[in-house]
Amino acid sequence: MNHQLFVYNTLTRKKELFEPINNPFVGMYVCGPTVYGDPHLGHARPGITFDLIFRYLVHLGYKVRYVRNITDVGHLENDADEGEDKIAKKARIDQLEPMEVAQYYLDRYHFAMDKLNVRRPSIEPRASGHIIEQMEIVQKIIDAGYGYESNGSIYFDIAKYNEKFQYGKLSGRVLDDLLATTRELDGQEEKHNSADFALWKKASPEHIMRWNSPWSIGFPGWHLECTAMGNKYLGETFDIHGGGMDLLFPHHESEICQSNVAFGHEPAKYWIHNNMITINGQKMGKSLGNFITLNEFFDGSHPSLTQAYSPMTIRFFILQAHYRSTVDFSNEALQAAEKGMKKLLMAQNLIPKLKSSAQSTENIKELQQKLYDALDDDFNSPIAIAHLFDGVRIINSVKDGKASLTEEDIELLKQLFESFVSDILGLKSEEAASGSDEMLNGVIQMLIDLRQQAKMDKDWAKSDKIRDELKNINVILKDTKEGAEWSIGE
RNA sequence: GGUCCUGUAGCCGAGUGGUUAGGCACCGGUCUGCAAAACCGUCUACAGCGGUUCGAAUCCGCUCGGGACCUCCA
Repeated sequence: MNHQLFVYNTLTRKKELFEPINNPFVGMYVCGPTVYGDPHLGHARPGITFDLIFRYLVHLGYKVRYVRNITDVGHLENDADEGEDKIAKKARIDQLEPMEVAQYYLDRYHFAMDKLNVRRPSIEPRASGHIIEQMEIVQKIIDAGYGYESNGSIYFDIAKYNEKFQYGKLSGRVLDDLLATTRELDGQEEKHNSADFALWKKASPEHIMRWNSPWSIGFPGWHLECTAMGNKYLGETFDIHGGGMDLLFPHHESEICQSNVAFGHEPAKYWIHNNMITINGQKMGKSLGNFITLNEFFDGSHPSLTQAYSPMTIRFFILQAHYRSTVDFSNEALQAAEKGMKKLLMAQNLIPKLKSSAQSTENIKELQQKLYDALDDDFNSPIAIAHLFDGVRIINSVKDGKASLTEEDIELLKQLFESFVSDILGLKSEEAASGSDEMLNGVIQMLIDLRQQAKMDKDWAKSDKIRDELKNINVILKDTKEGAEWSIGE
């Protein structure tokens, strides 16, 4: 099949034909989590967005190296604990080693992402393991004349950069505007210019995470890790750089500055940014304190949740919106997603049971084309899902004998659902597969047989009792023309 | 204040200058001992006001509302 994949490039604000720099190899770098807190719904968005992109690129046959970093050092705080490293702060409070805290939350992040069926990246480098590489880039920037020292810290000279390069091209900022609107920050007096950002920060005495360097004992600046690790694992220019829209400025803008100066060109060809998840119309985030952790979704323990939502429900909910739109969380929306997803997965399970006919009344090839067209258009998962529901209607109609498919078409349909539902969208049935446990299967089949006998005797009280009792232990019976079917409920 | 995004039916959410998005909910029907599921059908839309156009929900302008970024944040 001939594909023309178009991706929206934040750099140009346009959808562009995707052409890897070194076809068929694709390098993708995505900004990963800062591991100092439990993963929340906001983390699920980029996790799932770039998982979809990763999976689709692999499906199309590209050899993808997907790098997603772990930030376990280096982000500065700007509240009461000025200049203090977040990991270090948490460590002091908890009386733990900083790396112990990072490991704890990294494990929890992995656990949540695994539940969401987010594939692990090819490489997951940690900032703390790449201090040397970051220092080398600082030195390069200093050597090139764009870094200056001030009281043991090194800053990037934006004004000088803007003479030769275009500062703000990714985020659409204009330097003069920025200078007029930048707020008062700690350490401002050390900078030549309020827009300058730190490349190396001298550690204050109580700062725990610190490394020796030619300039001072300290730690690398906020934006350096991605430049260092992207370069190390994907080369000086790679295909895709991704992350949340909130990272666009100043983080990604600064990465472009660093790469231009240190390597002579920009880091990435395509910049892809996912939008935010909102709750009651407001961004869900750590700093706003309105976030719900993923574990709270999974067990329904957060007060604003009316029930627990399975990881696959969360995944489907996120995929039902386009990645560049905000998506507003609500119980109603999640419940709708839950039902819709079950319908989709139930239909998929029916495909092998369909009976073929000599003629097809439905056009499966057209469905196939529509599915690829949807994802080729900037990974439009909501459109793809809408078309999959057309497939659901076809499957159910064929099962009811109201439509027919040839054996060939059934096979194609099966293959399409496997590719799109399972492999690309990454949706999978969460119920214990009915029939996988031989003993359970036998016991329930016996009950179904007993109920069938009761039904033949028109003993409705007994047959309903069996159905109700089974429902109480989460076994759902459905009567069909071929007899009763059973499945495990939620 | 600056930069940018956005406003679609009860809810969530696509999309497009002229033709059904889709899901959930609701209502009617078919099927069923009853359920459930499924299928068929119906019903609620494009914030407001102007403009461009043969034609705009889709393009432009203004007004009103919501949001993001400008500070660590996915």
